[in-house]
Amino acid sequence: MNDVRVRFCPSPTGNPHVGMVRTALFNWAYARHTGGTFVFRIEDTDSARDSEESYQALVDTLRWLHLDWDEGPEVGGDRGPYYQSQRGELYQRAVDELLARGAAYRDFATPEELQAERDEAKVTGRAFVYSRRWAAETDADAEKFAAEGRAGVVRLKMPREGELVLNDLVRGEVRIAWASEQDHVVQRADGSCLYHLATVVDDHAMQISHIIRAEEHLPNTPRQVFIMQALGYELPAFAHLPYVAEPGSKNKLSKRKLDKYLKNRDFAELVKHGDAIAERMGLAVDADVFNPVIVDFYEQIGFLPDALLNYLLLLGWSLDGEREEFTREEMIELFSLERVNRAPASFDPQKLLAFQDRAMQQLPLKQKTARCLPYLQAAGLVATPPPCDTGPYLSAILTAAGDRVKMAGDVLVYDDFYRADDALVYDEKAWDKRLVKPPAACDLLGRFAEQLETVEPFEAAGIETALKSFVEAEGIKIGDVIHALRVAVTGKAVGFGIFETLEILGRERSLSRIRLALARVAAQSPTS
RNA sequence: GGCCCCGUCGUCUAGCGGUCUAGGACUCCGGCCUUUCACGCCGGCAACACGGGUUCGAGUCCCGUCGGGGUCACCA
Repeated sequence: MNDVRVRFCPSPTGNPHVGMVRTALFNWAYARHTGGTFVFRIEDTDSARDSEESYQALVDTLRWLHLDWDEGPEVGGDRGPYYQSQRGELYQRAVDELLARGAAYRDFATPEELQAERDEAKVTGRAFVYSRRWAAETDADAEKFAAEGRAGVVRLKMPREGELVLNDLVRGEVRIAWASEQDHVVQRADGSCLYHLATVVDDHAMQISHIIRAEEHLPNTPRQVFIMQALGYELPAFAHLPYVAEPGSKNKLSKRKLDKYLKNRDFAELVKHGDAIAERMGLAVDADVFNPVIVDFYEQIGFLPDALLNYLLLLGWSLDGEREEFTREEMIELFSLERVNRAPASFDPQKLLAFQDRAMQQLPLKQKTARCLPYLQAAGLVATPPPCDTGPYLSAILTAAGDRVKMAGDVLVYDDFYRADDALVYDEKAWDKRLVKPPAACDLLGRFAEQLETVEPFEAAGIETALKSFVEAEGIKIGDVIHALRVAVTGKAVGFGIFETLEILGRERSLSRIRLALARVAAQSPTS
């Protein structure tokens, strides 16, 4: 390991968002690429908003994606604790130091008084600059204010002239006037400290060398640099990533705008697909989590983590504009901050799906089987633990289904292979179209079933040969019996190859299903 | 509104002054394959925001305009 140390430091206030994960990915890739250290830190400085569930969701998401961290919660490290809620003493010392050096002051303004100043600035059309009217210059002032029943906070005493020149690793030189910054609060009246202070103190204590974060943080970089300088810290390098935008627009992607995104056709289709899988599993859909903006959504419907990562990697980074597929190892080998784009990138559900599709096609059968099995179990189609012939049977289905199974949850559309013959669910439209309406359908089906009795071995190739000679002898088209056969045997209008379907089902079940279907049609139509 | 960032096909992007009649990918539209569906294959549509400079030459450099966005908390 060298001295490159980067960090991913979310606050546990909700379910991890794809943009957040993209930031984690870039940090992780940079750390692994440089042989540096990837630190995971929990910024839980706001007890009113932080939650244990959110923390757990963060850990679960990172684990699912295999974005492993070298230091942080659950793994420890030399510079812990990695929860800001446990680092209060460090922050207190920093606040004292800031105060002692005149870089911060105690302030006793009430929220109402502050708001009044803001309103006034707004009315007069000027930028708001706090008057520092309730700033306590001395201890005596502080006592006086306190005696009035005012609560004191600590504010940064920001410079009001000059500018900060920042050399951002992705955006180049950025200049921001110090005066455009406010006297931000760094410590609340109850002694707890705020993010800006905490993050700076921790980055220093944890010897972070590169701050790689989303560009939303660019505007508040000056106040952080101010703190670093006031405390005599060496400045880390900054790299502000473009944010991830909504599908088809440049607005920042938000998990709270699901209703709006649903108007986007591609987005709506993804959700619909997910809902269908959830329904087959009997999963109660929680709109907060079952949302394509939330990473957990992909885990639930059976995405491959590497496919999501590969897609996210290309949202703001490119190698050469030609190559788009990268394994985890290749991401590490090829990632660089120099190739990070400056403009925000819109999240495109279709393209994500294309990556998932491709990754699934390349997944070895054994792994594909292992990923799909839990879905069948969740849907109650396969027992837990699974019977011993489950693996080969599922693998046969998956082989026949080929690339039709685009995500693990898709395996549930082949539920008919797991149902008892007399418990098949028929697609009524297909039933009428292929079995009831064509006058000869049942007759043909019945007579082909007789042929099926003697096909030996009962395998796809032989069944196909039998059908072809049957069709030739009858002088009909192959479609005249295939469609009826499919509906009779699977209950569905669509599916993978019918010959493979019959082979997997086996002779007994195939014949049984055909007989059941024939009987059902007969029972349906009054004998003429 | 202040401050800041950004601006190549619908979307993700390549392009670091000439090889750009602008390349790749996803989507979309045709066609082929075919027992349905999916895959696959072939082909097609489609972009340098605008205006000034600089230069022999600008998508590429500079300025301006316009447009889009981020951020302005005792959230992170």
